[in-house]
Amino acid sequence: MTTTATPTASRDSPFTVSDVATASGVAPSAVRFYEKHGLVTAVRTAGDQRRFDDSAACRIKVAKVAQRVGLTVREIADVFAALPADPQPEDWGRVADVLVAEAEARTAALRSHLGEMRSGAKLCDIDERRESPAR
Amino acid sequence: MTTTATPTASRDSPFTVSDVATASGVAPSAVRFYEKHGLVTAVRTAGDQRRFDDSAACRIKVAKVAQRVGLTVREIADVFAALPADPQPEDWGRVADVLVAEAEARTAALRSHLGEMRSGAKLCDIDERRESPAR
DNA sequence: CTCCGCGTTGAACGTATGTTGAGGTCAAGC
DNA sequence: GCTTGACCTCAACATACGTTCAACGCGGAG
Repeated sequence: MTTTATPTASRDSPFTVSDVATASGVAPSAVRFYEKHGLVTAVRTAGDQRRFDDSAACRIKVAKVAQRVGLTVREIADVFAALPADPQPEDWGRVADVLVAEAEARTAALRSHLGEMRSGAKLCDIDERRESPAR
Repeated sequence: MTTTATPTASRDSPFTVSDVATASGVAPSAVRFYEKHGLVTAVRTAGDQRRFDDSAACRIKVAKVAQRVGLTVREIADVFAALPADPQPEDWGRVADVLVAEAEARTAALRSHLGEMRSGAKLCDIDERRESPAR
């Protein structure tokens, strides 16, 4: 079993920065940025180049959609932290549940706040009207 | 009816920056920032001070919740542009519909994207695997 | 009249999210 | 061996969203 050192950076993670960038529809600079912030992880080749596995493009695509509902890169990375290496559909399912739940919670807050306004116009006014009685 | 020059900055808009800030729960600097970006409008007193009407705090409260679902200040201001002066509950209702619709559209996009992933694991992989056969 | 407090402006700073460019390395082809 | 292109790092810049600070004005209490 000591046959070779199992070159991790070649068998498991064949994708370069630009591979991932193309596949996920973002710029290479963004891929590096996301790696720096823990949204995706990479191993390094002997020449110090990043190599990503195929879940990287997936993470980034999801992140872009999640950002649209108000999640920060940090928050998304935290959710992704629950993902194992080589995530299966059910792993993605759990992540999906968390992200959608968060999005719906925020939408519910919006709806609730707006609902108050619809029912009572005064709910949004500034209470304290210390308008002088002089005219 | 030409009794006085109807001093707009006193009768319609009695609230100062700090009034609005307190009522809406943001810092005075934020209120000025929002005015600069068209989220709220103000008239000026003779001494060049801002005076807001009572819808200002309302707009800001709504904006803060709308930001949580990923809307930018610009986008929110655009939606608010449909509001008349002294908005009635039904005016707020229309704004609410637009904002909630946008939030739900974004959540739907998230859900849809994640749903694809749950059903087929390969949907998110990088198609082109040009792994050289040489080991 | 002076001082206090609130208002004004503009610039600088700070975080989040990236992009761009300079300067250097590495592997492949002629 | 030299060029070419993709990669590396690090720093500067850019935009959105604010906060903080310095310098100044104005209006009422003593």
